[in-house]
Amino acid sequence: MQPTPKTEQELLMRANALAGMTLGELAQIANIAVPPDLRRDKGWVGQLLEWHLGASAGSKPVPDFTELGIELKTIPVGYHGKPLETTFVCVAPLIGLHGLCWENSHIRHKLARVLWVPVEGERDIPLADRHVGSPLLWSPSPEEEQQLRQDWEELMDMIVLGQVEQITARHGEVLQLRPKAANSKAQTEAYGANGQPIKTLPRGFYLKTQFTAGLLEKYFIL
DNA sequence: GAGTGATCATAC
DNA sequence: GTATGATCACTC
Repeated sequence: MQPTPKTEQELLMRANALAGMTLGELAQIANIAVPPDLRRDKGWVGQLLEWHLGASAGSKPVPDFTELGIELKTIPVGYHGKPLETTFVCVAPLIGLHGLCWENSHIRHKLARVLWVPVEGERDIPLADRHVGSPLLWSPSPEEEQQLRQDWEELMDMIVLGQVEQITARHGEVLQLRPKAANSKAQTEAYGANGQPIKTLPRGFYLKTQFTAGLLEKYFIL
């Protein structure tokens, strides 16, 4: 593991130095084996970048760069720089929502400051040959935060009203709610239609590709 | 082909 | 089960 960057500038310089390199090169430096594909190693790319940038949090529920309050997210992009996948942000709280508002929600804090690192994700590029792109240190603009907040409030309203199971990934313009579990048999507690507790699949918030594509386009001066 | 719902690994 | 890291893969 590389030393933890002490300033935002140091982190950014470190991330910039990785741009243009391949995952194979980075894995060799870190002395990590490159898996044949990501089918059984979905978090591999993210963890490789965490190693190189000196992320300190490990598996703890705090930002990757705790001291800087910055979250690291890798994002798979295609040949045109467009995101190939939605981006998982955090699990959605399904109970104990009394008094919860956007300002003190987990997701807002997660997205307050994010270092996005695009990585080639086309499946026909061998993992070791995929290139890392230029990093983007981002905070939501007032417009972006408003979009996120609006979707969040709609989804949370449904959860409070016991309509979790009626929510699909089609709800929300930029933020969606989808299963986040080991498999479809996982259970967690939530509110039922009459306020009684029910068991349901754990859900997570995901940023839609349209939204992340907008970020990369808007803030990336290529 | 895109998008939604399902899934994988690992630590605690 | 929950937290971390996400992509897979089936259906439309």
